[in-house]
Amino acid sequence: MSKRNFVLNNFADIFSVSRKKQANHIMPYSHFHSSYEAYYLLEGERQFFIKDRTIVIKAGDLIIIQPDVLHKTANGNYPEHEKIILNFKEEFIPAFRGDLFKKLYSAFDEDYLVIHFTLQYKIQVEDMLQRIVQEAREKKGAYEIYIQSLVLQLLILSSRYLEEHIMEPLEYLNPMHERISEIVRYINKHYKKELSLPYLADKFFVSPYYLSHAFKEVTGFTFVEYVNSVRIKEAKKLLEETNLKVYFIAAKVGYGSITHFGRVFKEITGHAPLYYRKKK
DNA sequence: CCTTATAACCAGCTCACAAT
DNA sequence: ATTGTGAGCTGGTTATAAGG
Repeated sequence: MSKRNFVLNNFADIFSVSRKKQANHIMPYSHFHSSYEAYYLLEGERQFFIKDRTIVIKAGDLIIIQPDVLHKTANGNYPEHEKIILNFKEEFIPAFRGDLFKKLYSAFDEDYLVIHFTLQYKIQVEDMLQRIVQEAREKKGAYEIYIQSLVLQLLILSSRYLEEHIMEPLEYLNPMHERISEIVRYINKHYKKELSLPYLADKFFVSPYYLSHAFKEVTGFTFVEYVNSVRIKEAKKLLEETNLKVYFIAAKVGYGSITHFGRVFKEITGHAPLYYRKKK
């Protein structure tokens, strides 16, 4: 019997942590993934696009994002920043099984959470995060389980904080952000239909030129990038959860051409469509 | 802040066709 | 049935400028 047989054998697949200090950050191509993400900003200020809007996060803020929620850091005015990012899958947190955790802490039903900690909590949170980073680096005995427990503690602390503090509703940066959010929500709802820049511009009474520019400004995505991301995300889900034919799925999420669907799919996910079918 | 416009550039789209 | 490739066209992005 191995003395470490109690340890998760696929640890690297279900958990990762990184601490980065960067002047100019370009996110890798995948803007959604099947893991939870906890993003904590140690220093600086960032603009973050999540799901359908942009939020501004400052040092000391923690964002928790559910799996498969589209997100991206937009170009902020303050390039200097330092952050810690945790990624973990559902099976990493044993308490998630049977939705126990979600039932206890309804806040985690949201697609994402933005938490601005008070100083008292901030110290604890940063301490936990530092220890997670350290454990992941040193890999001492049973570090996997130690990290597991730290992450769980972090989540519990966050949910307690949310129970004690009423989060003020997020403000839009300016009217433009609000209008683009509206358009993004429209896309999220109607991505199955044919969508084009001129059509949306007309529908929302703005010029296509302006929409193109403003969309990029707010979301960090170009219009086409965004529509493709939403469509491919849904396609991936359908591939994993149904037995529908690939060409049928392509049409279902809004592509007229299977060829083109395949190309976009590979560009966004890194794999051809069938890859996700076989995984199951 | 919002809109319109022009123009160069480049990415997306489609199609035909090939490979597996 | 699915994926890949290349050519040619469509159409989005971006910079820039000017005006409401």
